[in-house]
Amino acid sequence: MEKDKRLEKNIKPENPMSNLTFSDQIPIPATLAAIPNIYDIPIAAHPHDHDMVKMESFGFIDMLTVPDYPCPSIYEMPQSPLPPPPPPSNHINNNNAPPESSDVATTPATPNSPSVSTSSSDAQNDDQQQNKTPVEGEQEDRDQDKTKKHLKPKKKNQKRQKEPRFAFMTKSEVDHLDDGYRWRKYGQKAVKNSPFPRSYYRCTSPSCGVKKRVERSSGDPTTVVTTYEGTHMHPTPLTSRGSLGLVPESSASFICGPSGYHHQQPQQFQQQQLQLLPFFRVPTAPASLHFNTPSSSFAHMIVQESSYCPPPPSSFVDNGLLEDIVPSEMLIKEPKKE
DNA sequence: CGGATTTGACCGGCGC
DNA sequence: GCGCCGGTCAAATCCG
Repeated sequence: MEKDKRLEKNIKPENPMSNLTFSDQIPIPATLAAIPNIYDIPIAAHPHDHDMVKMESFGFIDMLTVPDYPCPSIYEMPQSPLPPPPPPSNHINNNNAPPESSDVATTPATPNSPSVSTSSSDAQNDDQQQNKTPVEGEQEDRDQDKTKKHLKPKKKNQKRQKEPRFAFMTKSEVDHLDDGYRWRKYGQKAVKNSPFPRSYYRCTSPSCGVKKRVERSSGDPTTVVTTYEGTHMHPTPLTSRGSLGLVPESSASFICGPSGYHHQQPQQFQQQQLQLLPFFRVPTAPASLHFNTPSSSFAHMIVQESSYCPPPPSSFVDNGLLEDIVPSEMLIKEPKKE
């Protein structure tokens, strides 16, 4: 019965788009630079996700790429209690938002936010609680109710506090994008109104409760929606050397997300047939930037509005400038047209 | 053999 | 109260 349906969820949606190419899906105007908001990914792409449905009101970084590249976009979840956006030096001035994004910029914040928790501190508390559970909590739980299959110590009368969430959309044939952290899949569910299942991952780092959900957009099968929940409080396991330099021969990626800046090894991209291009917080918006990459000529990046980015891992000096993470030679700044 | 994934079951929130 | 649905658990299974 229902189980039959459940079985369907395990059909992996990897092939549906095998014969699709990026350029097939979204024609890229010749003059990217002149168009500040090309990839206005419809909110309706995520009808099943309450959080994402309200995406219209938050800032996002939308990166455009040449047809060879995927198009990653990052969205700040509207409810995300975003830790007070580090007002640092580089806080973006919304006044600079282009007219095209006015709807985005002016939409009032959702009033739901009060129910939200709050900030990274809460997130951390949550994390800590979760951190405790794997070892101690679970033990106790099992002791308490071994008869039942499982019973989480869910706090009653206490809504589960939502952690800061970030979602970004990526054009990719691969569902699970490697972001430098190690994830363990702990569930997969069919999503209503979507032929594609949603996968649930948890960071495998011992004291990290960060989770992420990965699903394909039902509207656009070529788009993978990755939603991060929580904040990594540890360095990426894959950055043993702590090197932040970009690999010249191919593109390493930096992702500005809930977990800060990440970078990953080029090989991983090749495996994934995906090349995420660097995107970051940029001190002023909007800005148009070109990146020189060896395998392709450039990618186009547009920052429409500020997007919260937690402080990068330790060894990182961030002045909020692109140059902080990208060798200056990789950047070709384009003169603003406005 | 250990870690990762799969998958059916369970739980809680929410709308009706 | 009931059913739907998202999220999670954990045993079974897979895989390197």
